[in-house]
Amino acid sequence: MKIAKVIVDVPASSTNQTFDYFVPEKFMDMLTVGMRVIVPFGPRKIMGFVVDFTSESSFNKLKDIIDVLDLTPVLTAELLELGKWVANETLSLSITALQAMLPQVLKSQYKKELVRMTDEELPEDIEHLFAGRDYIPFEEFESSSISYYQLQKLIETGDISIDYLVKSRITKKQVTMVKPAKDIFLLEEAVEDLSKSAKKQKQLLLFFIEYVHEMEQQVLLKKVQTTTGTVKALVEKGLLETYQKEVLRNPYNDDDFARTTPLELTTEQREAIQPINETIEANKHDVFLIHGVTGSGKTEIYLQAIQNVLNKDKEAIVLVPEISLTPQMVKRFKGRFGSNVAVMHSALSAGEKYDEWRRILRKEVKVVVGARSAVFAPFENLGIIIIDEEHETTYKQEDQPRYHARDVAIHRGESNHCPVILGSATPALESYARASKGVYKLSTLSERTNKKAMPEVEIIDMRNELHAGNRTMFSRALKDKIDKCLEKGEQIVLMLNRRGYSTFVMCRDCGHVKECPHCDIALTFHKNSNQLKCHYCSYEESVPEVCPECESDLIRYFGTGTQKVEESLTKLIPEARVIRMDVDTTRRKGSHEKLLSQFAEGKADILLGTQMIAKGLDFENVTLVGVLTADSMLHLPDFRSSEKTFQLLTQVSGRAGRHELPGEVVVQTYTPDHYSIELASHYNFNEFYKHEMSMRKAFQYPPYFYLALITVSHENNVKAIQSTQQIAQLLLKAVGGNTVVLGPTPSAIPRIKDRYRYQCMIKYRDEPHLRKYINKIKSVFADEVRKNDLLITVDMQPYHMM
DNA sequence: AGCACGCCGACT
DNA sequence: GTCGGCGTGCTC
Repeated sequence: MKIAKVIVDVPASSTNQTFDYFVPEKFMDMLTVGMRVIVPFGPRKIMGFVVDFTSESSFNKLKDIIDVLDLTPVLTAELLELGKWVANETLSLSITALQAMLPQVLKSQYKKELVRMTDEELPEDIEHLFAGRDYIPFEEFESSSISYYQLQKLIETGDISIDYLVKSRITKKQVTMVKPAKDIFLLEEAVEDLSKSAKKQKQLLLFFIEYVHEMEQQVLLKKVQTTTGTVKALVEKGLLETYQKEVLRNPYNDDDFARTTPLELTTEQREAIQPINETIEANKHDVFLIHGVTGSGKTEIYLQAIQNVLNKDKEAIVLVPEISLTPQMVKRFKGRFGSNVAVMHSALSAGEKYDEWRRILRKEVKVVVGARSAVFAPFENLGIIIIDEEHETTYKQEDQPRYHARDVAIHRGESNHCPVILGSATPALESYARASKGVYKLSTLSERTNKKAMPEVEIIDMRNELHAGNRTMFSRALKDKIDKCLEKGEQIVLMLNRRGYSTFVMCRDCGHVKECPHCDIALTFHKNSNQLKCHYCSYEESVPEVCPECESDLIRYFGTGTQKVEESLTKLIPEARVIRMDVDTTRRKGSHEKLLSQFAEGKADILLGTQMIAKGLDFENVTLVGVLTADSMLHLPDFRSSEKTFQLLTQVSGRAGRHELPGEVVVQTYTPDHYSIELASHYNFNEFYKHEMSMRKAFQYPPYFYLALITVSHENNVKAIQSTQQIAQLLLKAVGGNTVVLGPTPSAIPRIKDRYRYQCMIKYRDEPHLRKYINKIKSVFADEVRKNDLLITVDMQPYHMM
């Protein structure tokens, strides 16, 4: 008897195991590991993944698999193993890990329906509810005034039953095709029989006789310059027929990309690519860190390494931080590899993502360029994984499973015996430390391919500006340089390095800030609806007329910052044309690209924005980059804030003078002596690395120590503290003497949705059983989690201390 | 998770 | 007798 082991779609710790099911005769030959199935689970029907087969089970009341959802497995054997690894590594549920590797549309939706089982008259209110239908959505019953008790009775008598449905979200794009319904010679006869006025019909028939067997209707209509009416007429005469055919959506028109050929490599580039090529050739796994200054030609190395992988008939994954920001990146890969490239990023619709994913599954492409989750691309013959801008924190997923794409990539590299390339101008400390120890192979590209020096960086001490009576956000030096730039007709990028992306409302008299009544966080002002909203719960209220504290009517909106800067900028330099880029102006889909292309076309002189403008942009005419507030990130309670500041300043400086024109950078700050600002201005990564490493060592932070963060939340403040306290104590008992257990500490946002949040931080160097300990503790609290609404989340190697 | 089942208290 | 509201155990 064939039995399937199934991971069921029930995200709970008590169901985090396989369940056994009989495989019915009809599926016996076709069902394989990695397919999705529908199985009975209690009274319900749910989706599950087949992960294994067996011939016997310790459970003696097995049920049959109801249905199989896939004809080819959606998860390869390697991905199933990877899922196990991710679940274990991130302490998340197996089902969550498996779902994370697939496009969203493959997630099942569940529906409940009431089915009428009898033709006989039902009680009046029930008849009213069904209103002549045979089945109704369960929600309709719930919103009616009919009692559960009454329903229960009707189910007992068998007059009504409940049906549990598993629904798919998949939508497939279809096009109408047209083809002849008869043999060609019959069509030729028909042409003769057409009335003389039917010119277009004749033309259409001749088109099929002379050129094609079938054609997409829309294309056909354009070619023959006619309308659907003509086609319809011929279909009615029985000469043509139409049918539906599924097509994959293609978010990019591959013809739009001019093909490129490999560039001549510099000596440095050749030295960097050689060991990579050797590893590819030897089918070996190794991790390479390419530390290359902006403009040093890292991408060309990626492209040529991929070409070598393709020559061996293998596949490549390229991860980029947020691809919607870098259409240039897509262009470079599509330009080199054409339609052999799938693109996966957040700006695609769910359907587009699904189709790109299927291109990979069907082996129609060999290269995927994508954001974080593309690391799970279902290739079966992987030859290389590349992570560009490897220091970017977006590679860490912030909800479960909380994996880091870099770790997943390296794990896949190991199991596929292929190299993993990490590239960055400002490598993460963790990566550089490993490279220094020889765990990763380090290559350094210190020269830009165009031999141009990095732009000169001038640091402006804003305290002096204030003393000199300049109260604006623009130093005199920056203002001067902007003016000069404008005179020469060159462009400027201004960055406001600020985390506070949201607008809040403050009373000018008493300083009162309107906060969410359920969360300890300021409400966000939404201009279009004139409402205050909470980003953590769904709370919403209208903007008060007067301050609720002091009744003053001097209520003010504090903009994104960029808004304010834009205002003062236009006051200061009225003739400058400014494009503002922040959360407000880029909210709509595609607005990002639109603003950037406007800037590229020279429709504005100044591009003003937040961090989002620091990365990957490449404009010929930009010669001045200004950082308005370099230190605003430094004071955040985050041990990585210096590293992030250094990275950001280095990145944004690279935006100036990338081409013929020389560039300049102005960095305004209140802390000009801070090492991350000082060293970024000299592009001195090595010195920064040394300094930051000594800080990390002193304060016991990564890369010297690993971190694990446990967040506990509960409605009751005391309960939350006590539970965190208990967890900390249990941990302390289990771990070794060199491990530090901190907490309970209130979380950065101490209350969300009326739940109090406390944290316990673990710093460790060598704790091989830590995951086991944490799992043990979680199982101790499992009862409380379920019965008492206690919530425990664990983040291994956290990036945000939320 | 989400369901059934059982116990309790309220209401009429 | 009729109802909803929890707490609890279970799902191959």
